[in-house]
Amino acid sequence: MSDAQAPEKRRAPAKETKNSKEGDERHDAIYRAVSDAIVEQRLKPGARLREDALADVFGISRTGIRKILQRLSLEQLVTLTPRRGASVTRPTADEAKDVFDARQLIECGLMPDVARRMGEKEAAELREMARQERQALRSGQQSVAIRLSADFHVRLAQLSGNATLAEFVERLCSRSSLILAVYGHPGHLGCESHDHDDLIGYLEAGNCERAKAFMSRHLKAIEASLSMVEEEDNVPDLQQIFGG
Amino acid sequence: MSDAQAPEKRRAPAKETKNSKEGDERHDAIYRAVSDAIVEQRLKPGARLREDALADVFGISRTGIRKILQRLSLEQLVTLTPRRGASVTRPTADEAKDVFDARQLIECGLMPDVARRMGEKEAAELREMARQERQALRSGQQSVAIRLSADFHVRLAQLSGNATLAEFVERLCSRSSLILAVYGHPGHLGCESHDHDDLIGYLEAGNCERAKAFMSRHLKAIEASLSMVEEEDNVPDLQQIFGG
DNA sequence: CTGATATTTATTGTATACAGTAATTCCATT
DNA sequence: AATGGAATTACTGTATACAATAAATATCAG
Repeated sequence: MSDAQAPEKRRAPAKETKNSKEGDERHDAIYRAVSDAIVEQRLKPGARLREDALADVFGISRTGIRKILQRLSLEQLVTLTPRRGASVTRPTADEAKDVFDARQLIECGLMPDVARRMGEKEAAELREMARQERQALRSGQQSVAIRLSADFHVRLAQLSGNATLAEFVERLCSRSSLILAVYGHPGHLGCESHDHDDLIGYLEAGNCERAKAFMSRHLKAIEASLSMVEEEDNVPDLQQIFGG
Repeated sequence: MSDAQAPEKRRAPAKETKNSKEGDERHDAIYRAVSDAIVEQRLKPGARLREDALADVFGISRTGIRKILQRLSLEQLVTLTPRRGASVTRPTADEAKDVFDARQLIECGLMPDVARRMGEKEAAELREMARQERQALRSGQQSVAIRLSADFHVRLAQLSGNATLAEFVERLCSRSSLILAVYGHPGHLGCESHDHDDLIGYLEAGNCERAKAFMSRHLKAIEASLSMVEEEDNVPDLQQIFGG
């Protein structure tokens, strides 16, 4: 099936790089397209990402694709194996633990700053995001819901005013989506439906200690909902199986 | 003056890529060479990094150089301006504040885990690092001392066992070196000579609350030692200078 | 001699060609 | 028939050539 089909060639648009887009925007759009596909689990962990195939799909050369893959690799969304190419990262159980521990530390630690800067406008924006998330969940669009949930956490972190920490949270949330994709139960989404609304309430009231504790429980709940069974199909370890 | 000199050409080694190194290692070595040069302030903030020049120096083509520059850019050690090329990042005052706030949150939050995993071997290793740092400081090698200090903080974070957070700390420490390069006083290094030794003592004793508080003061002291005068040479604002 | 415009130069952005390596397939031999 | 080996194939790694754009310099009018 399907890698290098596309008999109708439309290599033309590559010519008018200057005309159509500034080129940078195009790259960014492609980056986001791939990143979103990974986070929304349309590209599943372990899926190979061949450079030629991606280059064909997006109508740019492998050069640009490689740049994007390298970036995704540094963000640990794809794994770049030396001469084997790129594939969607399959997080290990250890990595999952690290990610959620990191989220505990950073996201909870950010709550005081967030509470301090939370105004009416910010609260309204967050509530709207929470509403969309609930709706996606209700209509069975789990992938979309996961993404919206991640967006919520990231937006929250951005409200702290610390761009550096917000970026860290962004990366942690992307990876969390991957972790959910691998270890989460199909039916059961990480975040409970009304958790985010409750959190907004505490933050708006300036009750940052309460918000902190709630965020902590919230993240613990997500982590606890995972079933951490390591895929051990690699290297069956015949010695142990047959009693060496 | 003087970027593209180097009349004596030794382009030979580029041929034997397969023979000499696995290629990946070579790239990593070059990455580290550039990164170190930035952190040690041999490449000063604002310095332009021309692709051709770097390619000549390291004997690889621009392709590899671009990959390395992109990585450094994602780590915010170099700034990649669309058609102007790469230059060593000059952190703003805001960024500096974000970085030190982030270090407060993460490094202090890591102290309990570090204390728990601190054994004799680990303490000895850290003491050795602290010793080297003190020695570099005494012999006037400020750049080296800055790097060793950053290494110390990173190693400490790694001892927490959380690779993700350790990586964050690594990035924060690199950026801190840049910040010190821009805003630090020439004679006065960030870390006091014996701070790190004291910290090891608290950690070895398992006194994690004390270690946390000490780390917090330590980081505050570094930040306080900076003179946060924004370089405002860009857009001199003649109106204000000459009284409009 | 000053200022604006044109030309040249320097440098990055992108694609493509070629080389090298791992995986697959096919064939021969036991 | 199963295994070992050789040839083919598929894919990534790297360099280089070419295009496009911004900076620098020169030229000319006033």
